[in-house]
Amino acid sequence: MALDRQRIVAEAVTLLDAEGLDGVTTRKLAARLGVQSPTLYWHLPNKAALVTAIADAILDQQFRDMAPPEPDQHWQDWLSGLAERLRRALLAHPDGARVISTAQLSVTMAAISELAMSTLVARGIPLRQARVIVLTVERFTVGHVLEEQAPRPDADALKNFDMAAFAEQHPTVTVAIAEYFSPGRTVDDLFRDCLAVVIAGAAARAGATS
Amino acid sequence: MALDRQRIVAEAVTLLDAEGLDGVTTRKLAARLGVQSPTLYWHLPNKAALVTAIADAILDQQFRDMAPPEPDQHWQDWLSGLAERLRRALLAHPDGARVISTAQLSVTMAAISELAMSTLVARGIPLRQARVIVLTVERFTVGHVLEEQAPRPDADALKNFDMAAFAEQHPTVTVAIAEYFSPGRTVDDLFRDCLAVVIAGAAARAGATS
DNA sequence: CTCCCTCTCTATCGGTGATAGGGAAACTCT
DNA sequence: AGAGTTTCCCTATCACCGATAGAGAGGGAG
Repeated sequence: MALDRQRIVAEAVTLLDAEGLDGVTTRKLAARLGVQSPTLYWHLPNKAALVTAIADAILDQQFRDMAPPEPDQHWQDWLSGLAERLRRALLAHPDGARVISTAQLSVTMAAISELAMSTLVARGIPLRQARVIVLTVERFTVGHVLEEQAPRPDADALKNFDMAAFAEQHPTVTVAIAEYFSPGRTVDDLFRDCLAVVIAGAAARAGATS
Repeated sequence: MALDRQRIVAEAVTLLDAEGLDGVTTRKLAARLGVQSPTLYWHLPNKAALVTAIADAILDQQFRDMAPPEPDQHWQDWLSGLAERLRRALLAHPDGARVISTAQLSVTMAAISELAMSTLVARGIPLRQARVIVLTVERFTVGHVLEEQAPRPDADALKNFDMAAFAEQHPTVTVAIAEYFSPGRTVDDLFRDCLAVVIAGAAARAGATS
């Protein structure tokens, strides 16, 4: 089986799923492909390009069937769905958000922005504001998932962490976190609530020209 | 001059300013401190702890004089100011956003959240919603600055990049980016506009209990 | 005086991204 | 068909990274 860029990237995603972004090294990837690591540099200029390609693959996987909204669908709902889909794309792989935020110039991300912005413009929103809204939604979503995927602090770090003192000094945060674990609530709900804030702001300022 | 944690972190920030996050290695840092690199491991458990300490130092620098709003100040304006300050803190150092998003359990970040959430609660916003709003603002801001600080694609990558085809396939994005460079507009304006969306949403949903 | 604790050292490990340059196979052109 | 060229993978190696083991200097406490 010939080694080409596509096969490299596909295997890199598998490796990402197995070991996380830090586990994606040129040697491990080459070994999985039955090849020596310098070979990869004939197909890719450097590792950054590999990460960008992984980012594109991850996004493409989830946005292959991306479509504009139905005529009777509110753009707010459609945009919410887009953000949820973006989040799912990032959550579908370990360190997915880190991968996307490390990537430079992802063409798939550009395609998503293009569709979202042109959709909003088609609904009568001024271009400048459409850009602001789309950027806000995208960056919030990446920022949010980045935190969702942040590694849980290891037991060693928690050992010398004074939980009582923290609760004392951060009562509101503590209560808020406790509420987070209340029955029936999930991390999806938290994202949904936060996204609702952003979308509500988008709707409120959809016509703004400043 | 004795070597202690505080001096290590201070020098690490200086090194960060000089060479970026990738330049912050235990060897370079030790050299600046006139010491051999393994010595650092007596003061810090590992590099992740160093990065977290740097994050705290960066935030502390900008939030030392953090205060609740004046009684006659709208919480929206105060929260906007907080976000702008957070952004300035991140922009004040190379890779500042990457540092914060890499850090685990920054106590300074927790203090910021505590102040913001308790302030909103004091203004009559339900705790759950205060949490949602603060998280949204924080994560959006980090996500935004992360992108602001993303390395400009190098000339080599641009060489084999078909700009015309990109413009063809992403007309709206292209126009939006062009508008970005219109005279008198700065990256600060873009952030302000995006933040206005988030804050407007926060105001719109301040009373929501769902 | 001796023991112990604090702190820094040397030496070394396994791993990383990346480059130089050799060589086999395949493809192209005459 | 033969020669030349391009494609693709190899070995060998570089400089550098985070981290650990273990020796030893120095000072304070008993």
